[in-house]
Amino acid sequence: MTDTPVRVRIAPSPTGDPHVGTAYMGLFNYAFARHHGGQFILRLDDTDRERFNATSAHAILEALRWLGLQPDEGPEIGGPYGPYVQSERLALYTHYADQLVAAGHAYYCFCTKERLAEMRAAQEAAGDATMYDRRCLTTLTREEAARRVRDGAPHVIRMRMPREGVTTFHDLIRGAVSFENALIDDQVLIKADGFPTYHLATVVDDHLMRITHITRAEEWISSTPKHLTLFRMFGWEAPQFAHFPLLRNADRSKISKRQGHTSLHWYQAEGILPEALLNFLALLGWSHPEEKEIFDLNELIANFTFERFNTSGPVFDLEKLRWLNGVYIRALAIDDLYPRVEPFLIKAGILQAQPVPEEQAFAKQCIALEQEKARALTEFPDLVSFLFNPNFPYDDEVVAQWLRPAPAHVRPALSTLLEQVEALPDADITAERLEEIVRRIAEELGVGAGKVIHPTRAALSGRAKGPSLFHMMAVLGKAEIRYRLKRTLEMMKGG
RNA sequence: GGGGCGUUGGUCUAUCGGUUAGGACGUCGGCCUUUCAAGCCGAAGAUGACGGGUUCGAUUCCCGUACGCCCUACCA
Repeated sequence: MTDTPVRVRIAPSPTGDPHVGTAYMGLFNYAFARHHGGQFILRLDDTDRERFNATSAHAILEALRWLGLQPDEGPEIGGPYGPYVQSERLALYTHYADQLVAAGHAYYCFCTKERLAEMRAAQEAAGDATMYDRRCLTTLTREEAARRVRDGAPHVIRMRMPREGVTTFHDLIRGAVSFENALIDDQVLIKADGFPTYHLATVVDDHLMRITHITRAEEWISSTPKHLTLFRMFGWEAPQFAHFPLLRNADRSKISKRQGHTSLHWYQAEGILPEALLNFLALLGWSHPEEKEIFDLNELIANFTFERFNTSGPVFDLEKLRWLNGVYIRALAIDDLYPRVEPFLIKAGILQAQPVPEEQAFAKQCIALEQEKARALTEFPDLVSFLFNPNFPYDDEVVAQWLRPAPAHVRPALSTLLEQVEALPDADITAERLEEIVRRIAEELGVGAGKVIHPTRAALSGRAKGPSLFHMMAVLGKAEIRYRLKRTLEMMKGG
């Protein structure tokens, strides 16, 4: 290890919704940087003009903020090595590409896409590896090529990959990896539109931005020898490499929109807590030295080492994420939980857009009632909706079981409860007091407590399942209990 | 087709040559209990892909095979 400060980067492409893979890479890069007191940089790789999406760039940054993985340098943030958007660095790439051409490490290529396609087809038919045949390198003199470029002929710049030797590198996660140079294609460095390909841009930027460790997904392993060769051609010291495993779909293919949820917006909309997502992601491919399952970002940072990585690609299991999310929801203080749930309540139409303090206070109590049950924030509206609606719908099954037709003791039980609640001072509307009352009614009617509790729940909520009955009653309050009991008693007559 | 990377219960993982192969999610059962959850207890589920080596001893090291994945684009 050198004593230069650790600098790592993630370089997502702004081509759509912020991707869960970006969060995954971001998490480990962030943790590694923080572990060593280094910098975590965001760079936007927008060199593909076909797939570029203007709103995506900002969304990526927003998503990183949501996760708490704030870059130290990046677009909208700035930093000493900017700009951090590749399309704003075009002059740099052409400068360095020209340098390579001048040194004979790269060359102009005028082959059309059609010719390349034919060439590949022929190679495939012959059972050969599909590689550029170097026609423009072998049949054109450098002077001719330069003249054609000056004349405005469409062209690309290709790197001249050495045909001998082996490129080996030590991957921090996988150990030694080597490739035979002769099998590596002459990669296009500058496209016909003047934009660089990933390969050139990443090498130039990683060098210029003083990146010390290129830590990226496994899918990049095969192109690492190209990058290493570029570093050598430029005479630059290459960073260290670490290739993380790739997130997989259930069928083990690379995680995709088609089979799973790749958009970070989905997780947000689903009510997954960012800290739960981070914890879950940290469990994929990496493991805590004490085999802990639940730990926060700081603990990841403190324990982060490449040695604790697994090398095979983990399947992204939404069920486990949901469990973990439930753990985090339960661990939250109600005052921290409530603000996170409120938007979901508003969206479901349970709360109005700008709830007044009284409404918020009531909503908070409702949330507290069901806190231990939710595995995602989106579940709260269904869980608590009946508490906000005096004219809640009755579940058919529960009505059939307890209310209509009703066992003989139910009507007297509910009527008695109504009377006794009416007589109760507001200060006595507490879970404890209510429980005493309900249990005494059951006793006086000579039935088990459950025989009164269940129909009461049905009478007050229309449901068979719900929060603790007595706590729920206390939250509802006297007037509401009275209204609901009367409504149910009325409903029971109708059958 | 070529190259690279990988392979521990359905899923995520521990093990840095010696364990009854451990834990977590999920599943099933029990307890608790006013329901649902939560919590606690328990169970089922892995001949560690397969075959060879190396070794006193391999899930751990080496080789081969199979399978999966990634790359093989003027996409990243």
